[in-house]
Amino acid sequence: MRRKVKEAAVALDYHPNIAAQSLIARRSYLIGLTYERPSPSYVVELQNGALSRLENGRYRLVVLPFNHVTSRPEELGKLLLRAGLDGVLLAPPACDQPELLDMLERQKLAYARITPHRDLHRGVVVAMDEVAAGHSVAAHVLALGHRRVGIILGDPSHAASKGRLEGYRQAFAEAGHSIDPTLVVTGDFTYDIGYRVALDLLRHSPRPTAILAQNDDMAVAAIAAARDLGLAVPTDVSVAGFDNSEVSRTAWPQLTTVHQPVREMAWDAANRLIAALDGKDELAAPRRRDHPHELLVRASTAPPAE
Amino acid sequence: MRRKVKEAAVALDYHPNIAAQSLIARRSYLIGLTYERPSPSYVVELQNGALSRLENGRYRLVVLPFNHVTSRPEELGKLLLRAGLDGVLLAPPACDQPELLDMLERQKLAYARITPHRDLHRGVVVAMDEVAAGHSVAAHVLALGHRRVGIILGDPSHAASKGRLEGYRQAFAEAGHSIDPTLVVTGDFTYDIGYRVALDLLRHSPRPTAILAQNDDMAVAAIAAARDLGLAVPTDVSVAGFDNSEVSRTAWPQLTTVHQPVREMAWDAANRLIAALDGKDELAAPRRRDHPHELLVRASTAPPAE
DNA sequence: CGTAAATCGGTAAACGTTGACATAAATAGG
DNA sequence: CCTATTTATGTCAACGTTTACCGATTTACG
Repeated sequence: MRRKVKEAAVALDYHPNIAAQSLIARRSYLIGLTYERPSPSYVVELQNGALSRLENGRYRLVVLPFNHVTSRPEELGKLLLRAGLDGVLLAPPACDQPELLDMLERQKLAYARITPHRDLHRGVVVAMDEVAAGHSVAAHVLALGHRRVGIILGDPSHAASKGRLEGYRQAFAEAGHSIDPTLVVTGDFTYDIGYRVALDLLRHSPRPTAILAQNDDMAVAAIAAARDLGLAVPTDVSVAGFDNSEVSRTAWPQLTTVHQPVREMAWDAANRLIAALDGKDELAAPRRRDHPHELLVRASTAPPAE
Repeated sequence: MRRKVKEAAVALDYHPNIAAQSLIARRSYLIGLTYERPSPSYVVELQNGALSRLENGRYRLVVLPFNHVTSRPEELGKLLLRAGLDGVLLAPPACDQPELLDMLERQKLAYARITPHRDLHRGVVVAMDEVAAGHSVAAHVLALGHRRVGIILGDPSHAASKGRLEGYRQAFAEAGHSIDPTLVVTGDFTYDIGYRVALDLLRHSPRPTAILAQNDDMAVAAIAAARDLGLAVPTDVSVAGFDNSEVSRTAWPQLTTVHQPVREMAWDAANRLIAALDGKDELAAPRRRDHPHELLVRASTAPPAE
């Protein structure tokens, strides 16, 4: 009986009109993904994680990159509200804009926050322990015997930068040392700026024997800067990154880094967003979930030469 | 009069219901983007190119990656038709599946093809001259004096691999030489496979003095393979890539490569797709457009040592 | 002041579904 | 065979817009 209908549907290749379905269901079955300043590998991981949850479901993923969120959060809010989404995945730094969260809540647009660093009680949160992750990579370098350690921070508008730095600080304190503030420079997570500040760091005298970069792109830049100064990695200087992005494996030498489970977090964020949308809110609990990081020791770190 | 209405709309912060608008306009204002096997940098370029055309317009971008298109083009067709799109941007190898194009035409789903290599008369086409691009990089290496040249092909299901190879062949012929078939190996555009086949190539005796890789990821893998064998680039072996993707600049030494205008092509494809959807078909003409490539000579190529 | 044009206010159909409901027909159980 | 239940068939309102249209009112212009 219903089989016949389905057969007829196939025969006429009838496809239900999605707009009409959306209209009556009061759902668009669209999930947004916002991010800023795309480090390609990060964006693709994020996207693939979310997509792996969405495939074989009704929901579709709309990508909405948006730059300079911190200076104009309301504009992003308008963009998101105009996009007719059912829910949105917020990557840093958008996930840390209270004004934006206010807007979304006022308009009842569901959201999930990926690695936020403030107001952790608000909305659905997936995170990793940035402090512990920072701690583990710094402890590794200290255990190798390094003392003069250069640090390349990420974009200050991303709160992850602070968390990771705090982790470094704790590791230094535990080892009975402290960070040399003259060896701390600020990047913005991009290769180009990373290269520039790494050069500054390596021209410092006495030269640092190790560099902790807050993402892999900047770590790779530091390796290039070292080579351009005639220094070998890890013989003359050790370099560690952060994220375990594709470049960390394709770099030479392969980067010691901390695996950031971006894919898994994006999957989880999408999963719980959908659970909330489909009214299975219980499944979304607990509101906050931490995903484990992992220190990956590869070829770019070694004991100092002297 | 209408000003008052707009003011009231703002005051009540009223946002028109997109589903209802779509229903009546018989438009979803959704553009799809399909691609396969995401080399992160390629995907991001593609996406950003399309997005840069879409922003400030009504259209939104839905990402629909799909693997193994060549073995199941109808499945991708179903996915696209079910997604409720107004139009779709087809990257390789989906853009070269006649069955898929047939389905889309039958269901009247507009499409634009990015760098297709067959049936170039069908639909909207944006392309580059792969043969000429392959020619230019091969000619460069030959002009440096290389004769034993290893070649790492891309995924055979991507027609670009053939076009680029044909360009190499022409350059060799013009120089009065020919490609040594024992020095041609097949990769799949990924780093890992690229690394493996590059090792094979470099263990060949006599060793090639230069390697032409059909994308940058594989070229970077070849550099890593060379270093792992104790060979310096470009002193012992020159390496050239293809695409001018981000890794080509962050690699060390920076890669000689051919700029593939992915961003521009994606912009153009989106532009002409929208022109067709909005009924400004005249603006979409000519149906086919070639974008210029550009040889970028950087640090990874030099004359052979001997 | 009178006519033509522009503006206003209101009603209604249409877009393609879904879901509720009512009625009619088929099937099952005792 | 009769009732109770399941299954089939059909009608209609609703979702939130847009577009067309009609009549009423205002404005512009000679």
